[in-house]
Amino acid sequence: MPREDRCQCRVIHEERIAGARETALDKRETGLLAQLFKAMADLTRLKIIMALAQDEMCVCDLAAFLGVSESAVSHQLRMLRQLQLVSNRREGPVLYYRLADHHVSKLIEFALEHIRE
Amino acid sequence: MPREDRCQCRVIHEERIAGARETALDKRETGLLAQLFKAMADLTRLKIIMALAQDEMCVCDLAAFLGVSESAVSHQLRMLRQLQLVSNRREGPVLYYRLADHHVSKLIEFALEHIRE
DNA sequence: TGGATATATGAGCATCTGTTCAGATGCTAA
DNA sequence: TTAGCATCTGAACAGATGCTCATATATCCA
Repeated sequence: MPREDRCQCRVIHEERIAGARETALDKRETGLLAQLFKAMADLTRLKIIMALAQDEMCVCDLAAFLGVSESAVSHQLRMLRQLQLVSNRREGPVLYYRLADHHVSKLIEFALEHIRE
Repeated sequence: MPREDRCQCRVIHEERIAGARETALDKRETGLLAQLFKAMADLTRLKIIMALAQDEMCVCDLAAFLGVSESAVSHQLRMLRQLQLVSNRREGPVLYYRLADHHVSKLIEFALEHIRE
């Protein structure tokens, strides 16, 4: 990539840019990271995850707890399912959702410590 | 909140909803959490944070490293500054940005472990 | 099988978000 | 003070996102 494609400024610290490039994660992992954070960046999804960290819940329970429509919950659960953050178990017509992995709730706890400083 | 305002379904586990309500964080903390995750949910910002975790960098360096305009970088840095995730130091006309707190990069490392499983 | 319940899904829509562009600000040196 | 560079900022626009509504699917039971 020729210099003029990158930046017109005079003050560039080439070595820092090179350093950043070296330590940077590959595109795939960076994308996955962003996806994971995006999953928790929405209030509805964040609350779903935190609720499921306590106990499994059905769509209806979650909708009641969050005060949103079941359709909205279902749409968000779909995204969380696709990211394999939650899984479900069927009992008759009812689907019970739970966290697929408690790594995520640890991540939230960790972030919470940052907020509380 | 009367029952009919919440959910029309017959199958509700009142005690789970109550349990979720009890353990739920207050509105302010939940909002801050979502904001923090949102800050890391965008590829540009995530890369900025990861780059600054290595070394401080000026806007120009970051723009060159990321391959985006300086204006775009500046806008994103503004958001990260408002969330107090980054701070800067002036040296003449150049502003050097760095992480305000390495908690954030630890958070990324932690999330990375989840991704690598 | 038919009807009721729980959930899923797709389309449509309003809002949010990230970028670009133009212009403003701040610092330095001549 | 003026010119030049680095950065910031606001407006505008395109694309992403989350919700709603209508409909589809799945399970159970009469």
